[in-house]
Formats: sequence, structure tokens, C-alpha cells
Amino acid sequence: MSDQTLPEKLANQLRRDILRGNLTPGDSVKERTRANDLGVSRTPMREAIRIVAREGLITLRPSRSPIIAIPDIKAVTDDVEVLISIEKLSGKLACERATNKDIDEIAAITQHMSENYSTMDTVDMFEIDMSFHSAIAKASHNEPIAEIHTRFLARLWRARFLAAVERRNRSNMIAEHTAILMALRNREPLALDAAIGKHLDQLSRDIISVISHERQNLKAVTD
Amino acid sequence: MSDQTLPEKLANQLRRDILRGNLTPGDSVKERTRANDLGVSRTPMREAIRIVAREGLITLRPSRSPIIAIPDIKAVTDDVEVLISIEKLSGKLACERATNKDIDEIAAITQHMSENYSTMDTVDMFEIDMSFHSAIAKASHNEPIAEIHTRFLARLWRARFLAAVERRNRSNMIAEHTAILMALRNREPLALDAAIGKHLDQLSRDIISVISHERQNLKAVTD
DNA sequence: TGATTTAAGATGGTATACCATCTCAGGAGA
DNA sequence: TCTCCTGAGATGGTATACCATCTTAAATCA
Repeated sequence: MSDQTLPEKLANQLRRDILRGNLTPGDSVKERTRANDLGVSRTPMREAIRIVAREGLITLRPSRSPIIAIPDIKAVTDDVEVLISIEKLSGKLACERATNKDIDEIAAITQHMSENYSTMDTVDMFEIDMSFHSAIAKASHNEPIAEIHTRFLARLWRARFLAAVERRNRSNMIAEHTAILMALRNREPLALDAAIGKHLDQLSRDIISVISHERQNLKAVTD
Repeated sequence: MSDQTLPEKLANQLRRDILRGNLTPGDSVKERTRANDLGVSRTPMREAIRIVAREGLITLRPSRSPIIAIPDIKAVTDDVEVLISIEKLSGKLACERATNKDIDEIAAITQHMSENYSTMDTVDMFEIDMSFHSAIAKASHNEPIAEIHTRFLARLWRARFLAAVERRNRSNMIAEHTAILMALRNREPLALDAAIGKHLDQLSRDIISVISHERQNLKAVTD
């Protein structure tokens, strides 16, 4: 498991700290301090910060401490727009190229989700949801697409997580996933496009609502 | 002009060296050597290499020298697929959101190109072509899209350059650009989609042809 | 002669030291 | 008391030193 480089491990840890809320938007990330705390030197920590920064979770400022990115509504909207487009594209390609094995995997994820959704913890549920979407991107058999998809999913991780906590009607989500799976299994690009659109438009609304609330609160605090 | 950081400057230089052919696929990039040559230390050079690597122009290998990426046909095909999709998406968005100023800029680029194409050097021509496509991506008014677009344009820079050198019928290209401009000016998403598709499909064919030839040659040499 | 071992050099990975700049508190002057 | 200056500490940027690993070629042994 240690084929991961040190900077990548540090980046993962940093990412998780952000997504789990240990570090919140606006907090500064001091490479020296954080490196000391984790018992490594500044060099790999520096690189880790760059990695996370290019994903959009951290904002670099010239000659100042990087800070946890404060999502503004336009940025989130733009990100969602890209995510939807990429996922529709991978859906289209997956209709042509997905192997039966790919589809079986997606089906397994869906089933696992539907069987356990009532008892499952939010974070676990969330990670399974993520793997569902990633599996579709992978089924496009286009590496760069899967890569971009992963990146935007990560960017939106926190917003999606906050949205998921709010949302109560998980059964809805499972129905939408099932619709996506069916369209893909039947290899119907148009139906798949529609199903993905429906699912992500809902997500889009949820995310925007959560982010706008958060920004209001942040503003209220700093006044 | 010096608002660019040192690593970014080094990355630009490195990128140009690759794209201009001073460094060819398979060559190793030794951070120590190159840093010495340019009179900087390893730290910023290291970061520069990472920047270019994430664009896909350089391949990192654990505990070994990074090498200039050797494009394989599948990778290039995948990249082109993404580029086409992104550019069509930005076209669609641009139809809704582009300001008249955006469109005037694109028109100016097109005109400049059509007026000077007979006398212009290949590299200059090429950079103008690039700015044409970037301008469309910017007109989408979606920052992440423009960013991805730039990244994939850069990834394909070298292949596109090689293709452009081969290609003789530049007038064709200008006609295609004009068609794109017209569709955008009239804000006709479908026409724009078709025009972009036509233009980039041609590019796709050219690139694939050039790359497959290059790989044959590389193989012949290393045998 | 050929295969295998080993040691030296090259090279990326990491740690540390130094430098430039930015922040901010404390004091001097009006 | 308020403002502005100054300087010290904090922090990112860069350089350098040290370490681990990989490549290589030479040397030794079968």
C-alpha cells in the first residue's frame, strides 16, 4: 500500500482534514507548522499543499499562507456545470465502450447502496455514492475524462457532503441511480443523458442552497 | 511582467523546450542538471517539472528521472475527444453568455489570421490559432472550463504543431474558423456545435496520422 | 568466456538553513 | 489620544546538504 509517495499521503490527509471539516474555509495552512505537527519536513508538505491547491480546495496567495478555499456560488455553479457535462460525456462513451464487467460493478454498487441505505452512516453512504459516479466515469474508458471527473468530484466533495447531510430522502437518490444503471445496461445514450441530468440537477440545486447559506453565515461571523 | 513566480517561469521555459522540439519524447529531464544550467536551485525546478508533468507533457517515474512523455495513439485520441467535448460545451455556453466584446475579439483574431496567413511563419500562425480557440473557451465565462481547455490544448500542442507543419491548406482552416465565428455571432448553438465538430474532427485526423508516423519512427530507431 | 556480484556514481527524495517579504505590536511624536 | 513609524517575529521562497535508491560498469569467480 506504500506505493503512494509521501507528498501524496500528506495531500490525502490534508484533503480529508478539509473535507471532514477539521479545517474550514478561510483557515490558513502553514506549511512549517503542519509539517512539524506531522513530523515531516517542509519540502514534501509544500508539494502536498500544491497538489491539493490545484484541485481547488486550497487557494495559494503570493508570499502569504495558503488558505482553505472559500467557495463562492459562481465557482461552485461553474464546477457543477463541468461535472454534469463530463459525467454526461462519460455516460455517452460508456454506452459504447463499457464492458459487461464494468456494468456489473456499477450494479453491485447500486445494489449495495439500496440494501443498506436505511442503516448506513452518512459518510459511508457518501463514499459509496462517490464510487458509483466514479465507476461510470471509468466505464468511459477514457483516462483523462476519468481524471477530470475525479478532480471535480473532489472539488465538490465538501459541498456535496454538506448537501447530503441536509438531505433526508435517500430513497429518491437510489431511484435515480437505478435509472442511470438501467439506461447504461440497455445502452441507451439519450435515456442515460436524461437520467444523469435529472440526478445531477437535483444535486446542483442542493449544493447551491447549502453554499449560499454557508456564505451568509461566514459573512455574519466576520462582521 | 514579473508577477509570474519563478517555478512558473521555469515551467514555461520547459514547456517551450518540449513543444519546440529542443527536448524530444523519451529524453530525460534531470532536475539537478537543468537547474544548474539555468542558474537556479533544484527546489523551484522541481516544482516546475511537476507543473509540466500534470499537464501531461512529462512523465514522472518513481525514483528515476522524469522523461518527456511519449504520446501513444490512445492517449492522444482520448485527449482529442476531451478537447472536442470541452470546446463544444464552451461554444454552447458562449452562445448564451458571450459579450459582444468577447465576440469582437474573436472576430479580430480571425481577421488578423485571414489577412496574414499567406506570409506568416508556422509558429506564429500556430499561436494565433491557439488564441482563437482559447478565446472561445474564455467566452463561456466558466473559469474551470477555460482552464481544462487550456490544459488539453497544451497537451496537444506538440501534436497539433507537428500536424500543422504537415498541413498545407491553411485557407481551409480559415474558412472553418469563419464558420465558427458566424455561428457564435448569430448565437446558434447547433450550428456552432457542427462547425466546431467539423474543424476539430479534421484536426483529430491530422494529429492521429502524425503521431502514428512518429511512433513508427521511434520504434524503428530504438530497434 | 560469460555470468554474477559489488562498488561507485548519478539522481530523485527529504531535511535544513538562509533570505525576502509581510504582518503586527509597541513606541515616539504631534 | 491618535497616527505613523519602526523593528521583531512569522512565513513563504530559495538554496544547499544529506540520504536512499537505482544504474552502471568493472572485477571476480565458475
